[in-house]
Amino acid sequence: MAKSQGVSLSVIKRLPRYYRFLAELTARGVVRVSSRELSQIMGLTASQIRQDLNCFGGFGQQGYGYNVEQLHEEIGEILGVHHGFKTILVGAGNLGRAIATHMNFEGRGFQLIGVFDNKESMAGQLVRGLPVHHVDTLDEFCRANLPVAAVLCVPKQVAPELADQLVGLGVKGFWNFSHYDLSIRYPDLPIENVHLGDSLMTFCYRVNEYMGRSEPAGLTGTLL
Amino acid sequence: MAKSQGVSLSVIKRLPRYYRFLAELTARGVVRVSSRELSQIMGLTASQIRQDLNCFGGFGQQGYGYNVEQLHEEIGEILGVHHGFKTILVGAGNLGRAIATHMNFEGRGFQLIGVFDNKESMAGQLVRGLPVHHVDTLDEFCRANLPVAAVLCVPKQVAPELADQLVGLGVKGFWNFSHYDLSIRYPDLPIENVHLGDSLMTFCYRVNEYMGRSEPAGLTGTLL
DNA sequence: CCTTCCTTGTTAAAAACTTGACAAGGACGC
DNA sequence: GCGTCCTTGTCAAGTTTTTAACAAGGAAGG
Repeated sequence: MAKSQGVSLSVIKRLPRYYRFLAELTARGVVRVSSRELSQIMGLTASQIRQDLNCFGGFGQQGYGYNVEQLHEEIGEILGVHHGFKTILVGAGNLGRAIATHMNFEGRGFQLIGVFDNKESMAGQLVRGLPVHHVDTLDEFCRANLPVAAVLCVPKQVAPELADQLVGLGVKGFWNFSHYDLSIRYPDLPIENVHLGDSLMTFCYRVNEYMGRSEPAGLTGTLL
Repeated sequence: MAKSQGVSLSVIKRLPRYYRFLAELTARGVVRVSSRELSQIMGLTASQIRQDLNCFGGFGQQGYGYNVEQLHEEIGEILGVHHGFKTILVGAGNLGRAIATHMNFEGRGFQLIGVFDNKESMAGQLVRGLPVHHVDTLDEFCRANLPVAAVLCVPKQVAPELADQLVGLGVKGFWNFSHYDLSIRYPDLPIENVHLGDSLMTFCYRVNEYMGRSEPAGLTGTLL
């Protein structure tokens, strides 16, 4: 059943969303769900759901549908939420601290073991119970603790050589919030870019498009 | 020129990235660039670049390529970076504050005019020079200032009714960081979801795959 | 002015992704 | 046990997106 090799990225990117909705259904005590029901809840086609799930094996039963809790577990397994990959975060500015504090690493396959910054003033501050280390101690720390992944919340200029350093220290992948496009330097490593600025600009385009379509037609006089 | 009608979302999502690279080239004083050169820098095919740009009109010249600065301007225009859409941010927790502080709204088509939170203790604190208002004053504020878009950094449970309220107040689009899937409730509004948790899980899958440990859906333990 | 080189815009082919259709088979009520 | 209903897994068709190919036309240099 594990045909997990060669599953397209489009499918992979939908898995976390399935995982979320199934968690919610589980929490609501729903025991079974059909692809049709799920499609209505999630705003997809039933066909797509069946096809997606079938990439990893037949989790459903004809005439019944899918067992919600079991499917949730299966997808968690596929995503690897139990792995607890050791991870460090570099860059404890606003964004870095927010992510360290806010993000549930444990429930998503990671374990945050260290936070680093290049500002002396940061050193020793606690972020999510972890002391912020100076970036000069990175080598030492990594040799001792062997992190697998790194979260980059650093300025663009710093990113490339920092990434080089980390790759040299055995880091295998980056969750990259910096504005530097790491994937070009490391085409083969798993790199997940989060370009919030790009997202905002795409949003701008779409708002603009939407306003252009609706503004001439109907004025928003209903506000008051 | 502006055949901007019916340009696919895939293309739109690549535009901010072009914009970034062109800004960098401009800053470096590069005057002209060919699709082939750009393709090497960005890790795309030259064909795709030409096809993408051509959705909006012919900005290039045969035998020459594209004028970097002009192309940068054009793409900025297409994205609408000058619009300065009035925007509010709701939810001044860690993430909300980080975004308010960190994000260059002005350079990306928006203007942050208000920050809101439901905690009394937050009220009055300054975020990016803006005082945090209590969410009870949202109606009043929106009627007076007519924001076009809203950034949602609130918990899942709060999102749906907050969105309803804001749509009622004339908000036309959401930059949504909450874990609630707004797009199902408002299929027609421009909504840009940023699901950091989903991104992290996708990253987990890929790290896992890269490490070669991917033997997931093998066991089918019945969990009931 | 002419020749050679280069690059675009565009068209066609290929690949990837999504949707529709349906046979096979279990669930459920009687 | 039997028949009907329902739902999956899968195949095929349809659609979108990406890549390749090339004619037309400007640039550069003599």
